[in-house]
Amino acid sequence: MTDPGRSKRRRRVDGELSRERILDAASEIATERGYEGTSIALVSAKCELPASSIYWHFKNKDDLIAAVIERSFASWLNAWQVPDEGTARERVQGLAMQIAKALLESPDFIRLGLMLALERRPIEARARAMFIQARTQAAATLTQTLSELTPGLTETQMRQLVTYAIAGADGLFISNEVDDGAVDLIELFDLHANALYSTALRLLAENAGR
Amino acid sequence: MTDPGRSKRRRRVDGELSRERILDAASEIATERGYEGTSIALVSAKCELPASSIYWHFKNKDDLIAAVIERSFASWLNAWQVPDEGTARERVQGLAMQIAKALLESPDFIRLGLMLALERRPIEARARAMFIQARTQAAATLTQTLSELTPGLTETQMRQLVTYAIAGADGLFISNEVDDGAVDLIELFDLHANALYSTALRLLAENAGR
Amino acid sequence: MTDPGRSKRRRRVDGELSRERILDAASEIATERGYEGTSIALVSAKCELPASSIYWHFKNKDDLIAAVIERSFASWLNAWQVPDEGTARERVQGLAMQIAKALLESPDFIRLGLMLALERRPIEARARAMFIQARTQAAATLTQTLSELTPGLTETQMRQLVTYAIAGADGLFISNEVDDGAVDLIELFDLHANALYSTALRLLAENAGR
Amino acid sequence: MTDPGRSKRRRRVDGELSRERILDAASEIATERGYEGTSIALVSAKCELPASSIYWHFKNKDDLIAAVIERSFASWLNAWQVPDEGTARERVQGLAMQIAKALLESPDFIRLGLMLALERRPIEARARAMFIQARTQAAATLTQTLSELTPGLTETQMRQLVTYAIAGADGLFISNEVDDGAVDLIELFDLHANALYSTALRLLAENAGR
DNA sequence: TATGAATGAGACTTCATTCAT
DNA sequence: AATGAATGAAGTCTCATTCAT
Repeated sequence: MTDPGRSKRRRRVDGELSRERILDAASEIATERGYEGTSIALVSAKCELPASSIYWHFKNKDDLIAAVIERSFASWLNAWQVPDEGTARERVQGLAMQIAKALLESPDFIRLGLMLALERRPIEARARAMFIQARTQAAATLTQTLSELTPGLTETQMRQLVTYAIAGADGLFISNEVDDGAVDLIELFDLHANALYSTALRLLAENAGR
Repeated sequence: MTDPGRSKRRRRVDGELSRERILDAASEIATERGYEGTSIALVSAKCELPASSIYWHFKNKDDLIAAVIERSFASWLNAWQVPDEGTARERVQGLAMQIAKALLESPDFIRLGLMLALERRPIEARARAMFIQARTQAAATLTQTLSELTPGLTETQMRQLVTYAIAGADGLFISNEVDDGAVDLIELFDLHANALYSTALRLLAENAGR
Repeated sequence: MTDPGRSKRRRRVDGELSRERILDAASEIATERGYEGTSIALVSAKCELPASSIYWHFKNKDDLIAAVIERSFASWLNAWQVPDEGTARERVQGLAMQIAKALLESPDFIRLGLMLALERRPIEARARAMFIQARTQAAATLTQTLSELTPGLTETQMRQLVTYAIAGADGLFISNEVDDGAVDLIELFDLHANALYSTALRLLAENAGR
Repeated sequence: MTDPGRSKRRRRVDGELSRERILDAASEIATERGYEGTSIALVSAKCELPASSIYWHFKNKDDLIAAVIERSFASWLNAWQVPDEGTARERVQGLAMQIAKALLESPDFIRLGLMLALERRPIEARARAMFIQARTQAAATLTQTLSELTPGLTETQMRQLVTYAIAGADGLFISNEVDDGAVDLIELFDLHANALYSTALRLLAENAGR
């Protein structure tokens, strides 16, 4: 005889488990094929739940992809912490390293987000918004960190520096995709960290010179 | 009776005009919606030619998108020339400026190419290959220019520097897309040029130090 | 411990309240969209009860729609009484007026019923039967009233007259729907009452003439 | 060997023939099941053309149903002519008879139209508009005829009379549907014609009396 | 007295592509 | 140098209903 108590809990948990299975499947497929390439039928086949069940958990495809991005971003954000030892340059380098590694481990968020960013139609509203929000949050964290490490920059300079930092990360991630992993991301992120730090110093020098 | 010779030439001219109209339409749509979002029906509606006529001009969808990329890349490549005056740093800055402007004027090639690069399906073979080829060509030009301006770098360093240069350009282009044009691309490309030049100097110094 | 008696009664009250909420929602939607357009999901969304709860209260969709018709018909039937003063013509006119007003106040029954009548599928057995029954009852009441006011008609003539009376009412209701309320229903029902009375007189004259 | 001339014409005609086959199938099904019940799959099965072919000929379901109504209305309108012999009353009766017969022979237009009129959502815009337009045209024809046969009515009276004439026709058509053909439509339309004529006389008498 | 979760069937519509002319 | 017509496959999503709890 089955234990009714456990059976009950099992049931209630099943919903979240199904949701997770759907997200896993969608994440995997979206990584390979982008927003349009991620068909509900494909997701359904991969997670072994009928398409209609997917629609029980998510309002529509947009909603599903947004959830994928949300989850991947959360795990990505969790994966890095600002180092608190060493010289300023070393700490910038250390942070870059962590971001690089996190990107390699949770690439869905960026890959999907960049795809959505490059497309311009307003359909995938929620998914796109989710990516923008994630990006804004990352920029805020970065701004705070950099302003501690290189104090003295004007607000405009800071904004430029952060934009450039993120652009470099995006670009390097893409170069890794284009060359199919043949690029040494770790080393290039180090180059990027140094370039950023040098730039910060150059800007500070300019400020002092005026 | 109509003059067959004139009729023939007329026909050929019309044919090329149709081809061009199709490419214009496809380019516009692909820019907005990416590879998957660019349906033949949509292109047909925009260029006002029946779908079957598109198949008269292009073997299939892949072929059409490849042609779009090819055309956009050609016009992009035409838009910049290496400056031959000023200090090395100034010439790097000048080149960056031109690339930035060219990107703003012929963005299809990059946008479409990046979309294809981020997706991983093997279907769009020809379109993808076209983008890779364009990129390789740009890298070659850049390598040659940079090795003239900062001689003394090892081959590996050069490759890294070029990869980083392209990554920065990609990333800045994307940041402009994400923020919907609110970013001052010209200024950021200048920052990028300076960062690149500083990096080159740093690497040269390292070489000398060893 | 809670008082089981009170709890039970409370539960029954809640149950009936839920039932009523479902009927309200279904009624509103069915009025707008007809039988096929009234989906359980739509009703569920409007009454804010899960779809499965609707199935707790009603066997199936057919059963639900039948209940909607039943309720609306009951309230419609309650709204008119045969006038007992004035000349025969005046009393016919008075009755017509009441029917017209009742139709404007409880239109669901007629609207839904007519929709079902115009469709020919055998699926909505119960709902359709409910409408037919309502109509038969209305015809009986009308027959009795008219035979009091204009005695002397044969059974066949009476049946024709009643059919025509109902047809006119249906038709005028529809004309009001088609013209979106721009029609003066009250005045037209008066016209109808007079036409009916004149016809009755004509038929009586014919009977006398034979 | 096939005659190329004939073959060519065959091809071109095939398009219209297919269109006609689709309309026939849709008409038959819509008559039985109404707008929502007319699924593209059902139509496809009945006309033996794939669903996608239906979409080559019609933009969407709304467009298809509108075309069905349009065609049925045209054939209905063609089926009656104002009689030009006999007394005014006889000519009104003759006209009513023709309209009744036409309704029995081309019922799609009314049945479908009434269904759409009773539903209130704005989705089937084109189909609904088509029905309203048909109705307006019928009303215009009727107005002209009646004003010839019973001159002297005010504009308002005329409008009322025509509205009532159409309402009666609608209602009788419906009574025939509800009672599943058990009603003698011809006789009732005669009753209706007489009621209309009597009403016209009554209104003229009122005008004279004032 | 409910309800969260699920599901097979089917809805409308668009897809890339073909082929006879 | 085209194009009208067609088509099988696949797209997203909603349907009425069930069932364990």
